[in-house]
Amino acid sequence: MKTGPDIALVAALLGDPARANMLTALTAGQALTAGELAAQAGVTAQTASSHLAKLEAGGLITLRRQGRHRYFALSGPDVAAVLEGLMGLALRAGHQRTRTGPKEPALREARICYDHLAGDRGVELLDAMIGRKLIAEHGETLELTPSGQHFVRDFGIDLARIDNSRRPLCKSCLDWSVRRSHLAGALGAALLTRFQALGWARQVTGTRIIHFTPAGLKDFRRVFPA
Amino acid sequence: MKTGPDIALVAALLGDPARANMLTALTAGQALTAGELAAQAGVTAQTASSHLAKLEAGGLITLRRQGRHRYFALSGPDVAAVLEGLMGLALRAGHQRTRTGPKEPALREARICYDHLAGDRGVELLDAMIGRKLIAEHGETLELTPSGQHFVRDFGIDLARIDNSRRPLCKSCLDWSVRRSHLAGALGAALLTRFQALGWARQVTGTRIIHFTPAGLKDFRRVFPA
DNA sequence: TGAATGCTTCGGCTAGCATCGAAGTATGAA
DNA sequence: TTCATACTTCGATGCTAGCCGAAGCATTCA
Repeated sequence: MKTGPDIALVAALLGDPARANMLTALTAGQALTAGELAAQAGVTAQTASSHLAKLEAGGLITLRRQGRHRYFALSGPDVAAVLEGLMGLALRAGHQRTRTGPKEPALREARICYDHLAGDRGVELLDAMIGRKLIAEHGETLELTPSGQHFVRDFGIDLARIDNSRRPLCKSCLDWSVRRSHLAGALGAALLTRFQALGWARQVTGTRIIHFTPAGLKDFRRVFPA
Repeated sequence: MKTGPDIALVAALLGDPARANMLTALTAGQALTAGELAAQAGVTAQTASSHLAKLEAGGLITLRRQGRHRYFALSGPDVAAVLEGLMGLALRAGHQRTRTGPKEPALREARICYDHLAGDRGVELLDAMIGRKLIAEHGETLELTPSGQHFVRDFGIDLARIDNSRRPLCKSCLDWSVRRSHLAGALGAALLTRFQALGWARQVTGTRIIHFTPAGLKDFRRVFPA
């Protein structure tokens, strides 16, 4: 009768709380073991195993065996994009997982979104780059200006290496906590990596939180003023 | 424990086949009655009513009463975007609703995607506009060039009216049937409207199919050559 | 070789939910 | 008023899927 991809099959995979928790945990970008994911989802190992098998069969995650561990990761940025989109819809409808209290303000301040910076810091970053005319904004589309290209290179990023990939260089991504755009794409990922290499920030292990050191935050605000 | 929007709640709404069919039908952009949606989903009126109440409570659709009819529509472009994203994931994983046979080639040729043109014609449209340098492509971001602005105005579109809206003018949207980008955003919507006003194409009632008349297709290819 | 760890498979239980028949409400037409 | 249409609510049913205990592989370490 109908043709086209079967949405319901995929959406049903995302529709179970345990699986949604696992996928959300994987949104942090790094691969996690089956045991870690079971803990994140709050279920036993057996249950988690069943869920992970379904997610893999559904093509949403990939498996890499390493010794007696099994590491799982999202199968691509498109999966993360759909997850973020769903967060936006859920937020708009007012579905919070817990009372909206400031339970985890650190997450709202700065977090990793698959592989780039999100939260207050992520929005500030994009705002500052637009303010310094390093990035030009046309509606929702973003473009690295010539002076932006100079800046990125001076900042220690090998622009040629990340630009020739198939991935778009600049992409705007709606931030569900701030409800404004932050910088995604290859450049967004490269910048976050660079921040970590410079010692400005590090990911709090086991969470999506990006913690800026006081000195690092000072440098960040110097380079990317509000 | 966890914070953030509750993905699972929303995803579960999309995870039921009947509801997914309804939402897919609404992706055509126009509001449909409860009865029409029940037929689309292949369930009885009672069942459909229950589903529609859940979708409305979940904030995915909106209701407008008109006489003894109840018209439902997607609550926004963001819902359509998530649906298209899910189609991409489903397609990548190889989940087809039916055997991938050429059951509905018309849908692959040209269909409406919320409010803009998708399918073969949609991809050709964007390719031609890039080829004629009416639109500049920077990675995944799109920009209307100065000559593109002239063209659009000459084509009979009030650019000022659609550009000052909050909606991005040009946006690329991954086409699930062709696996290439087509033109979305305010301009994409305006172009499709114009095609219909010119009599080049019309939407087959009750479907997402956009049917081009022979003469209309000829004009289309003249203005937007491959 | 034996023990411990990490994960999967199997079986049975249970809860939730989609589904439909039947009855009820609201709007419009005769 | 009466009938028809469009839709909702109620109640009952049946199926699916998540869940965990127990047991079974596989890998690593002693």
